[in-house]
Amino acid sequence: MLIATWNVNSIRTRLSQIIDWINQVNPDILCLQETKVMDESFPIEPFKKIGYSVEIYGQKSYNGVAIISKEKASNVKKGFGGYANSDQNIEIFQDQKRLITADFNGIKIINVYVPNGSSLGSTKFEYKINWLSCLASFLDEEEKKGNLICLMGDFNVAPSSLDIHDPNKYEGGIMASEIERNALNNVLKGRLIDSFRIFEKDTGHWSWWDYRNKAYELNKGWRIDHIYTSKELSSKLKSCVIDSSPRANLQPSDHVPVMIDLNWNDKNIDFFEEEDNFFEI
DNA sequence: ATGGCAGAAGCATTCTGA
Repeated sequence: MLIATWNVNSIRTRLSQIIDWINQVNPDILCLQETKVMDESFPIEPFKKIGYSVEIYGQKSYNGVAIISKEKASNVKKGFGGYANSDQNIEIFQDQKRLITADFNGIKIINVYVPNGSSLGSTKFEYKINWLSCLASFLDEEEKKGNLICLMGDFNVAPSSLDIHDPNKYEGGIMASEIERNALNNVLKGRLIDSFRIFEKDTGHWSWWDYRNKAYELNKGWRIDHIYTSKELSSKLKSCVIDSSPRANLQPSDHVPVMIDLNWNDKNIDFFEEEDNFFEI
């Protein structure tokens, strides 16, 4: 089972590239971020034509997330809803469309576009930290329900200095500060594992290159797009790869897809459902 | 400190991203 995430930086500008990539890779589930379009203008038909179902949560110009999948999603939810931290003002998180979740074959897919945060100490930075705090509360609720979780998207955080092309220059700054990493770790709480790091321990693997300063040509990238799986799912991982090839396209997104291959199918589900308890297997 | 590039809105230029 192939599950991927890709910040496409405008679904409309990137449409043909995304369709090409799907045809080439054949993922079961593709989570998109920064679709940058209102729901009524989202190009659903091209995905239907190649046999995919589409769930969208968008807004004008900014943000926007979507789930493209072979199997139709069930239990689709958009935004934090009632799950957010009670001590947070949920209203300020309703306007920005950054989270969509759905269930597939017993797995809860959580697709997020974490705020960038601009710079340390800014209002946007505070928003980013609060947003991550809400996400932590959201996951606490999901964990209580016993869901198998696959949390993925653009996190706008490099988990360690290995995930930055020039840590000396960028460590401690935006996307690489202790505050952001603590906020991210509070979401993960050790219960969710960075799929990529199960297979690759070294530096030099990037999911985003700035459009400016020839960052891609000079391979000056960051690893800020992640797929986190709950421990039960981690044991079923066959691979996690960053497909950097679309960054070489004409008019590319500044991000590339990250994808896991999971040893998971309907057979697992039947088996689990018969047992009626996932965790005693 | 600023700008470098890209997309959306909308038609000149501003806002946002990371």
